[in-house]
Amino acid sequence: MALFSRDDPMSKRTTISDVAEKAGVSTGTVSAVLNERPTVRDETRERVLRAIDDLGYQPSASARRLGSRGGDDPSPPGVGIVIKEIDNPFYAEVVKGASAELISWGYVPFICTSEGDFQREGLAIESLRGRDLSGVIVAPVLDDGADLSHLFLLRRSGFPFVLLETVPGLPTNVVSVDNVAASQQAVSYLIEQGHERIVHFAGPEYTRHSGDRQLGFEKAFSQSSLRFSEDSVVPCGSRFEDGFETALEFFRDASTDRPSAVFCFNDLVALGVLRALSDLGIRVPEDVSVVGFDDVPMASQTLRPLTTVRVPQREMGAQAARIILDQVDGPQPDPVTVVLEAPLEIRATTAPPPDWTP
Amino acid sequence: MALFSRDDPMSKRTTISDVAEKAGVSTGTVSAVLNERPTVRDETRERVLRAIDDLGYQPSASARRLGSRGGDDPSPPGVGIVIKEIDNPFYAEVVKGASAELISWGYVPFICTSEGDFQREGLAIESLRGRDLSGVIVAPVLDDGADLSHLFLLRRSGFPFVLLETVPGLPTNVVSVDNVAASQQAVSYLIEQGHERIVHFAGPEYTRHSGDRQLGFEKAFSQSSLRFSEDSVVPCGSRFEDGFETALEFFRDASTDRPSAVFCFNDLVALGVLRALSDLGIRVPEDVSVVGFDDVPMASQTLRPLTTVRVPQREMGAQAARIILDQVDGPQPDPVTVVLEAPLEIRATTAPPPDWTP
DNA sequence: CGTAGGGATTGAAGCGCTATAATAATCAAT
DNA sequence: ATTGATTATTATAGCGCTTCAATCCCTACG
Repeated sequence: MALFSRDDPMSKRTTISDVAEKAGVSTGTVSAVLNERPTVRDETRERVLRAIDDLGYQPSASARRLGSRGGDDPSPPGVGIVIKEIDNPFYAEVVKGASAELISWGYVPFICTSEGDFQREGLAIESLRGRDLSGVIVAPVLDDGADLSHLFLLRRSGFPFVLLETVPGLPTNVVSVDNVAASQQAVSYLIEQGHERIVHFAGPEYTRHSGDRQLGFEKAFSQSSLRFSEDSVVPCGSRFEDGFETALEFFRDASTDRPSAVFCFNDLVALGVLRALSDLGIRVPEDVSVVGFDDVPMASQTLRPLTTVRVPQREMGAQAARIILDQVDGPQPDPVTVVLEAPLEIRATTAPPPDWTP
Repeated sequence: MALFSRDDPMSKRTTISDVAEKAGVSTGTVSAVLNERPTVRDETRERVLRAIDDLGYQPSASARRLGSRGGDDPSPPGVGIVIKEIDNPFYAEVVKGASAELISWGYVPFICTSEGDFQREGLAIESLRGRDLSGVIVAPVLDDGADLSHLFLLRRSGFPFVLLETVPGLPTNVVSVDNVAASQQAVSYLIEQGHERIVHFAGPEYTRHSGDRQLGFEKAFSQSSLRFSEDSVVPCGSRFEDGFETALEFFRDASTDRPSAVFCFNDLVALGVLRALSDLGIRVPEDVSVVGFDDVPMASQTLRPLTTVRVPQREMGAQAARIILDQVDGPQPDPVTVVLEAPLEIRATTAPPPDWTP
């Protein structure tokens, strides 16, 4: 436990009985004061309050929850949300969607971040579970070599939870979009526009997320007259800086056989690419088209609104929340899988290739 | 409590004794299995695990915490962080700073959002306190007419907490920057550059935050030969869209007596202004200079890096965390106030006014 | 003056777990 | 077999609170 309140370093925690003794009342009365029950005489309440103050008494949250059997909880029920990065607008939107739903049902969302570290993810889940929550929504870290055992453990434990990305071999509740279909649609659009040399700034291949997007990329090619070539896949991190740096390097070198379109596996990368192209004096969409993925708010706020795949982030959060909420009073034995639509949002960063004639 | 697990709707919660009975062992053994104590024979462990599984048993987090007196906690200690908006990059940075510090000491950060609603802020704090945390860091909602009683209550209760903005009349731990001095410095810089007509896209006047920035704005004028006029203050919301819309309207009307510089009370607004000016065909910084406040990461990633006041967001979070941590084993009777430096970061959105000659 | 009625207070029985002394079972070595 | 040394399990006493029947203390009324 964290709080040892008082002066004497060896002292036990100040308890309700200490307060009761000091105030000259019983523990029941102190409890009544604590819970603002109206049956306490003003004079008594005063005395108790003063004792609490003098002793610097802090009621134990755990004891309160444990003691209050069935009745009103000392604090509202909650649901945990574990996201990867606090500064990722994608997760911010998901959290917003989930929060709105949870709040409307009287639940409080508690957010933890894993910062892309599966150990921290495990720790976060454990900490959340240790705090009497009704369930937890997790955007799992699926890095190379990530140890996923805590998720399997969670599944085994029967604790209600929902994943925002499919974990191979783990049958559980998942809310996601059809990444393959969505990216295929986006790339097909580029092909229809007349683009022939298209590169994919791809994310880490080991996550289902970006793996699926790569799959869609290839599928779009196989459905066209174009042939997919391995060197059209450019590995890239997932952040703005990654997109920026990768693009800077890529387009500086590829000045001859420059592609006419870039499909980015997420918006942050696309925004980074946009910035790099601008620095290099390459015009968008006249010289190069850029497509993103996610449709984070910023994508439409930028000077040149980004053509991107609109992932219904809020809706994902809301659905995930609903799945948790459903489990609260009636455990769902079977895993629920929700796959949402992710349509292409055509905006200002795509156009036919420069050499194109209808 | 949230979890009544089983089939019979009237049933009590499944407890450790149910498991013990079913497995034909004592509760102590079940507890040993739960806590992965090595003293359990494999065969016994198996049996207990099966019983847990069959019953869908969920250990009560509160009971575990309460029972484990002094010894190892069933889950790590935590600190709450209440921010206003999850999608605000400023808070994201603060959270990062606080998290890094907390994690390094073995604490887990729990984030709640108030979405600018003081009632939700109160609820969040209450919920956090009800979950055995060591303290809480709060970015308080200081809206017009906001009821701050929960903060005063918190102060009275002696629960460790830190504020990220000064609350009038509440002597407690605060970590912030000198907003007056910082904004004065920024505006003085504009004046030195030769700007004479400068407007302030100001935030809500009732928050200390933006009130102080307004104060600094006025001070910069009074220290120069220029005279401050009321109509140089343009009320504005605090989000990107607010800056965008306000600027769009303002600069469309003010085409004649157009100001040569805009001082925005935060970066998000400044970014919105940048976007609006671009849409209106007004060049930055040739026609109009723009200055922001905060230095959120995006400010330096934009196509034209923003001149802004660098608020040490991470450092603020880290300091706040440290104040909480300090209270854990030795309560600090006196409120601690930390005021950090916020220097002006000159980048690409400021220049002398168009008609300026040295 | 006795007593019914009602509000204020008490005190002990939980809540579901962990910790630990005490006991039982196991096994190697006499 | 008997002993002692381990190792596994049990039983029980808390942890700090809430709850609620029982009690107490008034005042009001017959």
